[in-house]
Amino acid sequence: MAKRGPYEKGEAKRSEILHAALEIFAAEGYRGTSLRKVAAKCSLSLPGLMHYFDSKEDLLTQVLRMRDETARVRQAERADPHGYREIIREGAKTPGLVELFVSMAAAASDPAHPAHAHFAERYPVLRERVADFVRDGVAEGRISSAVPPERLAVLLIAVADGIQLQWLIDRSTDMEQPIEDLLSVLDPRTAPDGA
Amino acid sequence: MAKRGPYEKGEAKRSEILHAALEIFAAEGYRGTSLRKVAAKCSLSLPGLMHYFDSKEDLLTQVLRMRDETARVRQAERADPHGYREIIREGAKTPGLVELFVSMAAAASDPAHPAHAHFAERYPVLRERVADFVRDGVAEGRISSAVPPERLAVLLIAVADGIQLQWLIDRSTDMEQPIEDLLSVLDPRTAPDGA
DNA sequence: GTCTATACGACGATAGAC
DNA sequence: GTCTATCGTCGTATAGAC
Repeated sequence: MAKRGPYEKGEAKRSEILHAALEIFAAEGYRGTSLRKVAAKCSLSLPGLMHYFDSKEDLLTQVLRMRDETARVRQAERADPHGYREIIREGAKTPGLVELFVSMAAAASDPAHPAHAHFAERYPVLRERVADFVRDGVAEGRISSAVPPERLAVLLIAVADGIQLQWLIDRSTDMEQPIEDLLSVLDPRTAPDGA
Repeated sequence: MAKRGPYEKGEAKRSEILHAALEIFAAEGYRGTSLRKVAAKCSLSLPGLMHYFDSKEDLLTQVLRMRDETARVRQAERADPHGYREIIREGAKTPGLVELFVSMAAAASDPAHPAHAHFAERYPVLRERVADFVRDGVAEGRISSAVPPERLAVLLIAVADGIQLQWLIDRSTDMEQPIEDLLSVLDPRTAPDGA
């Protein structure tokens, strides 16, 4: 809707708030970041900020949603339709944001949490994208068909999420090596040493 | 340390607090559980509880440590020296505790967090245990040696941690299937369909 | 619709009496 | 070792100016 009108300014401010929140959480982590800090960064009072969001959890959920969206767009621009490796790299790099993602996923285990819906729809979509990647790999002979693509997708996503936990504790952890190891093990062309 | 004396009661109370905290977090989740609730369950005031712990994060860290310890003992009793599958199952079942584990791992990304040291020493130990399991598997021909055991260990732990995130959102997720799939793919005896 | 001011209840934490 | 009392900060709720 390219509708001009009274909503224009509000949407701009809402976007400014989301970007400011993202920046602060990236810099200072999930813990110890208050809404008052975010409000101050936007030259706003706390209630002024809350005018745009239902709650702190709602704001955080939208920050996560925005991150996912920009990552998705960037990926589409590269004409990398189901580059599984890119899906992995997208989340990484910034400890504060990985911490945000993991913390939100934990909190979203409560079905009443605003982020629950986000994750509940994100995982099936992600699974389907990765399953497509797997199907392509199978067709090209890069990936074994011993396990159904849907189940391999669950496995690949688990590796991507899980390695982030290890990386959060030890930043020297190589987040791409396990992925490459798994893909290499899945590759039928890699002659397995038959016992 | 069979020393009798003034510490006896204190240690008992400390243990009671840890068990009470574990129970409450298991039942009500990580969010929305306050120290005052834990204190009440122990017939104690908040400061009375804080006498035993430096901070909330310190208490939570010790809860996690206790869980790890009991799981380790239970495993040793079974003479299941490096049962990798048991390591996986140990964490599961209770959403509140999985949520606690994931939340703590995220918070522990800060080196100043009391749980950081716990995870920082836990992961290498876990990695070594799983690597032993892998080495046994390689010796028995159950696991391919295409990837070094140390790297397979990282991969296996990532799967175990990562699948928990998916399970937190969708409880119908099978947490053992991806593990079995991975082990099956790693098995050289499973004839790969050569393209 | 956008925003400020003010206030509320609950939290984790601490000081000091007993 | 345990208490009462209190502190500062958090997220949230409401009233009302523009």
